[in-house]
Amino acid sequence: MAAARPVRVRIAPSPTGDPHVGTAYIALFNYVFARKTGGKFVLRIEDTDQTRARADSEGMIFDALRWVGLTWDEGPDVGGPHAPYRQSERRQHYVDHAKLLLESGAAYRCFCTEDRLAKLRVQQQAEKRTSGYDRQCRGLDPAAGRDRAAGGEAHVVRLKMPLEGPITFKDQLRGEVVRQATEFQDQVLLKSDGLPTYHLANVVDDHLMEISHVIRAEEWISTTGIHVVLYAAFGWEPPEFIHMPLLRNPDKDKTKISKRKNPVSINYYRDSGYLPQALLNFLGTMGWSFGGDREKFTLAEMIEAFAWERVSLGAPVFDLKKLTWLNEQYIHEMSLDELAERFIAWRLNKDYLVKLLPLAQKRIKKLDELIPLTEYFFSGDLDYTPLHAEMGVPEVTPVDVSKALLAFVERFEAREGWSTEMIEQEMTAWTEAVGWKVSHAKGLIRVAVTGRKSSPELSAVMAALGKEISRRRLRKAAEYIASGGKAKQ
RNA sequence: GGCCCCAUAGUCUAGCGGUUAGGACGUCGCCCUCUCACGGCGAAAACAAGGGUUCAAGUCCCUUUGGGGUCACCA
Repeated sequence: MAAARPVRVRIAPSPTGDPHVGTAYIALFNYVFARKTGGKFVLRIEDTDQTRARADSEGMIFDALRWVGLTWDEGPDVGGPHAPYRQSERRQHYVDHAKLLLESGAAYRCFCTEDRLAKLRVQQQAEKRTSGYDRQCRGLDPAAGRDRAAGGEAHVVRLKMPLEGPITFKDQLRGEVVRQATEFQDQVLLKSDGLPTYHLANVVDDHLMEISHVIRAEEWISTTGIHVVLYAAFGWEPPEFIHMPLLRNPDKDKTKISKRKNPVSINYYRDSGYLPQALLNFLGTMGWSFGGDREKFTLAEMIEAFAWERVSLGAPVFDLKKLTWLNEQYIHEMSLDELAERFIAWRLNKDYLVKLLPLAQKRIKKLDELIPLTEYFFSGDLDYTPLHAEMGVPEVTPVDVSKALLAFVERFEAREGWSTEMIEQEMTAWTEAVGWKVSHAKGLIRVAVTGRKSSPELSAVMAALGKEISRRRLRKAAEYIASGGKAKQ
């Protein structure tokens, strides 16, 4: 390890969907470490996968991170000495660096088609051999490769991993991690579309942006070997590696936290009434402890008390109950004025009312009728018990009803945005797909989303309610139905 | 399955060789009280197992078991 460099850390989210709590979690530790050490906290957008990138995602990530209060010193929207901070705008860096590796012989061009790779995989699986690229192009004459590439032949650039020997790196929290070179593939560095893979972009950017400590989730530990080989190939000094434990799903399923099973979007927490300071505090107790018996602390206090020694490595379960309790503590101690401001920022504001009013205006005779009529617009999870009788479809088993509801939710996973039109489209398609009477199909969704037998036009209600709340209620209803009415509310 | 990481109550954790194994969420009980909350008090609940090392092991080592991660032209 070299002499201490100025601390520079980064959070590098991929704009592929909703802002993830895992992003906030890792951002928190990066942020706290930067503040603790007087270093810089950088936000970098890793949008090198054009097939998965979603246009609305980046802005949501900015908003969500700002909402919890983790602000960055350098980033795509605020600029900085190492701009641009969006990988799609740094393409030339990756191409240049890939070329460097090609020239030094640390990488090679691979002309294997996806087709051949797929067949190879099938064959390897059949023979129960370890899978992976067979390095067919590794032995190709570099000059010939250059010519073929110049001739326009599609190819990728692969890293020449060592063939044998140990590959080790030091994780600040775990010590030396040792793996064998034979366990690695010749990882693709530059894709055939000319964009880099995570490994190349990450290493190049971290170096160019002078990142001193890579603080990321544990899922990256198994690919860090590739990164250290890359650093060595470039002749660069690698940063310190610190892998934080992974947040996990509650209940029997203890896999890493995922949106199919739990609300994972920061927007969900915001929309369902959690306070940013409570969420941040809660995240701070995941894998880290303040010391003593302290569990409630502010960001500033966490920075003050922060030390890596206080990180525990067991992957924590993200349990809403404790988050809710913390949130309660913050609400109770808040000044009335502050609390009022919170409510206003949350839903008691003109923006939100303007969304509801079109749905309510023609249904009320006096102002006093609004709140009772639109009560479900100000709720989080609903209680389905009184509606039990309404939550079935004739001739269909509860399990199938539940599955159908889940299938409806799934329709939105791949789609960008959230609008009345889009919801209407999916609902129509779904209604046809399930083949139930429209009144049954939509009735089911109505009860799930509003907790009532009657409501304004569903797609408009869902649009106003927001994606996260709508999604969660549909899932909860599915859960309720599948459990035969016994699911805890 | 190979490899890697991890292991104190249902959950989050304290513990860094000698503790009646501490705190918190949740659960249950009692008290407060016009109700409901809040609050207060209390209870049940953990060192995964087996071997070592040591005068002494939740703490150090090994094995087993369990959980997780990862094995892409995704990050």
